[in-house]
Amino acid sequence: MFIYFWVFNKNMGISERKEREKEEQRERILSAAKILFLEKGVEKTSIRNIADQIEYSPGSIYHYFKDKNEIFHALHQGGFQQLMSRMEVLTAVPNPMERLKRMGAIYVDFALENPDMYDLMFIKEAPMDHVFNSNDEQWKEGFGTFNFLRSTIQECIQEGYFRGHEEEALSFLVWSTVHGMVSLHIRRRCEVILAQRQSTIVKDGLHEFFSILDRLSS
Amino acid sequence: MFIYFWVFNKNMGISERKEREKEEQRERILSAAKILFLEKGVEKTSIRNIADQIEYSPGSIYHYFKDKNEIFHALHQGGFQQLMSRMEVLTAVPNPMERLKRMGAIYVDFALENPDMYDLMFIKEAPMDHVFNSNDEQWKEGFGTFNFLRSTIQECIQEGYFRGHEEEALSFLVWSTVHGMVSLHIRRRCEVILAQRQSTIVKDGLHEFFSILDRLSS
DNA sequence: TTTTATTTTAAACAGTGTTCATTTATTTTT
DNA sequence: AAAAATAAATGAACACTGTTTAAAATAAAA
Repeated sequence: MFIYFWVFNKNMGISERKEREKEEQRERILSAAKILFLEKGVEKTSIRNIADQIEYSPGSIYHYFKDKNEIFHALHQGGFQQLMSRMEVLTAVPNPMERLKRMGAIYVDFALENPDMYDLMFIKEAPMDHVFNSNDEQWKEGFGTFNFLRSTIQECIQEGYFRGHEEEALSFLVWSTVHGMVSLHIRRRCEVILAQRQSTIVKDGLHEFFSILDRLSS
Repeated sequence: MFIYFWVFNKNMGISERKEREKEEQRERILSAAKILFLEKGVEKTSIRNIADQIEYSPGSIYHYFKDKNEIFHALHQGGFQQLMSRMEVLTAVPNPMERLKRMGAIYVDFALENPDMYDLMFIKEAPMDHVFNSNDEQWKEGFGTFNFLRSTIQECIQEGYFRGHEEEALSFLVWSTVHGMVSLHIRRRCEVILAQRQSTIVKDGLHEFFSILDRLSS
């Protein structure tokens, strides 16, 4: 009886360590992939590149991830956690219209500070196939940040703003507006057209948006 | 003297035919590439795929185009001509605010009817490298459609709309709004979030946008 | 007809994602 | 401690990619 218990303990200790080591290796692959993905882009980063970076064999990576897309996807999820945590400060802003504006600013800041991660999350086409085939809670729960936007706009409507507007479509419009600005910037569609002010155009556009919101309030 | 003239004529006739045939072959490559690019995407279409489609050798394509990017770019330019020609009807709309709204509708329609071409023009990252290195008049002239938007908004301001707004940043904001909606749709970021109305959400969003414009007018 | 120029081709190069039999290392059982 | 079982890591192989290039085929000119 005593011996069985000891064996049981021993097994558990080892399997726990094993699992920990496996998790560490997974993390090592992920952080190498992140560096390379954000540096050279997803398409131009090969499994061999990632393997080289951590002095590993290409084949071994397939022990930790089903395919290249799964690596992409893991990073994708991390990005949403980052963005969500930035939004947390907004719970302290009681006025919904003020909250809406600050939300836009946080969103734009996140995109401008992490353009490659934003690209990964909202522009690239690769991840979405995976999202549909997997049980990605981040999306299945409905992209928490978007729901937060919706509830904020709902509150705005309740307080008398946006009279006559439909909440869902308006939320989509607001999301589209900020997404449009940052994605045109990230995918370099402003550089030729607005060359002389490409560094400020997104923030300037955002302020035009804010002043439109102010106008709608009064 | 007569002979020289005949020889001259003969040469010209042949070189003209040659040039015509070369142009035809170029066009054949281009239309095969267009079908495949829009069907499977640029990245997943190989030079060999294009060559197979027109019963040609992969290497020969490099006699007509420097590289894969140049094929992409040729199609890219064609897309702008399409969009611009759609915009021509707007010259018959005298009221600038009405023109602005119709412009948005044409832009969105074009994007929804030609999602892959739109993707090529405004979302994909591949072409921009080429735009900077080449003398792409389409962009060097400043993307005619955007200038048309700017002048329309300028007229709106002159007629008293958008008081207190800055023309350039506002134009960027308006462009971003329509681009944001169609690009979120094309890159399938609405499907999970707004599953039950994904077929109408872009048009609904556009109407919300119109009603905001109406509100700003009064 | 011979020379010259052009077009086309297939093979080759260095790279890709992914699979898999084999080797290596570790853990468990005897 | 030795043997068996399990797990992890590997490198070669497969079928693909974009691109280059020497050779072959074709057409034009002399």
